[in-house]
Amino acid sequence: MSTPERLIESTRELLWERGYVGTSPKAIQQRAGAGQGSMYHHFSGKPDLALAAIRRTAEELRAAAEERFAAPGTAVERVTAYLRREREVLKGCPIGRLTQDPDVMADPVLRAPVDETFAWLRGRIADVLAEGRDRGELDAGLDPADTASTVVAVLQGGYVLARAAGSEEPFRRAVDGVLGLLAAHTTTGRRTD
Amino acid sequence: MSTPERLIESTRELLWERGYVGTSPKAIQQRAGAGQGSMYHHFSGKPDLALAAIRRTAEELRAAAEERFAAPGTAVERVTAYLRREREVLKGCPIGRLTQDPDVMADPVLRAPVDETFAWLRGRIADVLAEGRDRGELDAGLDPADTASTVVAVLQGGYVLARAAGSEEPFRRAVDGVLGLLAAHTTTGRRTD
DNA sequence: CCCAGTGTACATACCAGTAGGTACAACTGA
DNA sequence: TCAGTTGTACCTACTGGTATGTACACTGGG
Repeated sequence: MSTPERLIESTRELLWERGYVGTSPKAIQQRAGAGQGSMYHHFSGKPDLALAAIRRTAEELRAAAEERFAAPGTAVERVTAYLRREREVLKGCPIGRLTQDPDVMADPVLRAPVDETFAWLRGRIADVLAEGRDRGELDAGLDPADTASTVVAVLQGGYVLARAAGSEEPFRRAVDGVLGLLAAHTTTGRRTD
Repeated sequence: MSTPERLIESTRELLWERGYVGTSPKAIQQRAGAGQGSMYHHFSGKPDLALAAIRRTAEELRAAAEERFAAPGTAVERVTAYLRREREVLKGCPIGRLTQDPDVMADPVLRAPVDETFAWLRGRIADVLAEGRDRGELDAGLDPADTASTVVAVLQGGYVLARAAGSEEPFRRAVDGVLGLLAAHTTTGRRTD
């Protein structure tokens, strides 16, 4: 792997583990096995490097999500597959955690990919739900946009609960809970299973 | 206000705004209008001060929540009142944000109040929902513990979405979404309003 | 040669805390 | 009663380390 590549990957890991304010250029260099001069040669500074790292992480997240949404199946099946896909729950969401970083949120350039990722995600899930509703799989009274926001929020909040508890259990429960609620809105009616 | 009091309040504000790693003793002192010696006289260091601040914040959060849960009304009404209560949405949850702070999560003493707060919250909401189910207000097939986790997750995730978007809208939508889903589980059946 | 890529030295500020000292009030014992 | 002691609250100065870069010298491949 090239030096810029190693620097970006190290930054991605550190942003995930420690956030932006908790990540120093020195720590990035050490993890990447690169010298200081090398880092400042390839990137103008910490924000520049962080931007590259954030963009790449956002891109990966989007691709992984789209994989589930584009799969065959009913709307609820696809949303379920997305919610239940394998995740490093205790590490949290690498994009969501950035919303707690004051320096990221204060910089419009760094913040943009975070904003765009969640906007896309909410919109994409809303589309899936609207499609399910139009196909007659889902209750017509259900608001796709609101429900999509709920689904994404359950995910992000599930990470918070799991980290607080030091266990994946609350995450699983939150996901099961919202899927249970959603089941009652399918046109097959309430489930008792 | 006494000096220790001012120090605790400043720490609470800074933990909320910038997190633990983003908050320096110096910043705390300046905001509190206290000198360095003064701070180290009253508190053994940054973790000690943070503990006092976190405990107080957790206590307040719990009291504010209990106020809604103990109010009269159906289970759904009380959960709705809790979810819709006035909040500083864009600032996020002062307790939830701590789960993204590596130094807080790494210290069992600092982490304990965070863990306990969410454990209590999930349990308390589960109790309210179980009560509603026993009273016949809610569908018997609904799992109170799972649904309670979902409710708390929607809240925490709603903050994340709102901060990412720079707008309260996604938070409101997520709350409306989960309440809409919950409505279908009331014994009056599905709503079409 | 030349220049992208890398290494080392230096610069300035901040972090988190320790050391040591001042002001003052309360308490002691002769 | 009153000099002396103790304890509380607070302050400034100092310390070793880190944060975030600049400046510049060097090296090897085209």
